[in-house]
Amino acid sequence: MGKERIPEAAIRRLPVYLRVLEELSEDGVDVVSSAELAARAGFSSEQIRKDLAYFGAFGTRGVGYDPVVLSSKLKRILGLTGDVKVALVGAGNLGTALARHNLNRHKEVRISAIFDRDWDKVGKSIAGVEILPIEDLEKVIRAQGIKMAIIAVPAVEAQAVADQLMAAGVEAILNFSPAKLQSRPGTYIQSIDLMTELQALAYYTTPNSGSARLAGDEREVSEGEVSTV
Amino acid sequence: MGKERIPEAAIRRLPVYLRVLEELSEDGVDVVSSAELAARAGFSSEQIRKDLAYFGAFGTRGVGYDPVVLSSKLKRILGLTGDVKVALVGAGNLGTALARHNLNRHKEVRISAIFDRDWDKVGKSIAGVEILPIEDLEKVIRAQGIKMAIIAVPAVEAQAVADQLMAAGVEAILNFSPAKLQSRPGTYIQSIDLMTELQALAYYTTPNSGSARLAGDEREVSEGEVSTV
DNA sequence: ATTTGTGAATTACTTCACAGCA
DNA sequence: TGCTGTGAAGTAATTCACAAAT
Repeated sequence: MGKERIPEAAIRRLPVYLRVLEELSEDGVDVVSSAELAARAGFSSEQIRKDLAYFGAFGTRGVGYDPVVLSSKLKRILGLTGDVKVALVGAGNLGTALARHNLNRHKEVRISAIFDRDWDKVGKSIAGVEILPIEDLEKVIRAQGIKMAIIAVPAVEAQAVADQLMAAGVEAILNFSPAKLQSRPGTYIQSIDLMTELQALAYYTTPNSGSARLAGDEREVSEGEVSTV
Repeated sequence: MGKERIPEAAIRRLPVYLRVLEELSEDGVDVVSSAELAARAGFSSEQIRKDLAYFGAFGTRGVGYDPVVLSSKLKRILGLTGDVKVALVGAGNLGTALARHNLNRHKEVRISAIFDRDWDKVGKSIAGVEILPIEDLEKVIRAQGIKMAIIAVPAVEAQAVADQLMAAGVEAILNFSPAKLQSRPGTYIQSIDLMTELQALAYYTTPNSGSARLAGDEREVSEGEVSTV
């Protein structure tokens, strides 16, 4: 049982397990093995068992896991209980897409407040949520008790927005700007830089013609494995 | 010098270094230390030196790196030379946002073809690029010599799209669907599941009231570090 | 008979610490 | 002197392999 430090990588896999388990629950499946879960989630079965073991023993030996029970445990572990509200700052292309995307899918987490500094956007709605002026950020976040936020503003504004969010009591931030953000103690910041991810992809392609790269020629490419969704 | 295996983590940092170096180049900076680079990129200086060392020795001892020279080397290593074209499949909220996002920023990589299976969208343009029917995918990708693609379609369609892309000669795919994709040898697939990332964030927030989580209470939160952009 | 849960072994990645060079 | 480049050391994460449980 888990008295060791929990790898961040394990935490980030839990929501994937959760999604698969909820699909299985809906399909009325009443038992699933770590091997089956592994096949559906795209990780190894040992990895799944190890990740779960950090938090306790949720399965039955010789049998497997109950999707309903395990998904409920995972939600509890992740803190996805009740109505988890998220603030979105920046209603540009990406922010708008994220808000609409969120509407369709997941019920676990809900974008419940959207802010933008552009007064032309204020008052309009995305996915049924009204865009508010950034000046109202702290007031609204405190009133709603929001603890999570998404930053989808240009790089130059990102740190200022992060500071406002942290001042308003936000404890976890998903940052889509390419800026390196300074966090304060008690706040977790995860950054995803989409254009940087895209550029890194190029490394795994073969040069179109001539001109080999430097040492990078032992670059390896998946041998029919499964990608980590 | 680099005869060891190159960590995937290092590859994914290179584009970040590249962005910082290009900013410095534009500002006319003619020398930068790994420490300065580290501060701007959000990693440690040793990490940067180690990452670069996998590919060669690009600096001058006692001095530092020339931003123009080093950014040129990094582009070469990553394969970001000439006109790197990317196909985008799926012109929904996220796909559209990515296409517009790409237009504004990076010149290194360019979305040069967009596909959607919805005939209402076909013929329209995003960021100056016409949306083509998915039936034309292989023909267009081969004609343009495209090696990289972005999948932004619903989960159920994702594997079929990936198969078509691989059949058309695409070697690296950035997958935004929550589906676990099977890749074939010679193709690299990187997946980003935005909703899953968002759910993982919840783990790092404190429970709003009552009901502690399971073993997850030794969850740690950054102590004023810097996030990895 | 089958599948979990887990220490041990392995592999991957990062940080240290300092020799080497301008 | 100052900063790079790099083996060695350390830490983190994954995989192995098998005992425990039903």
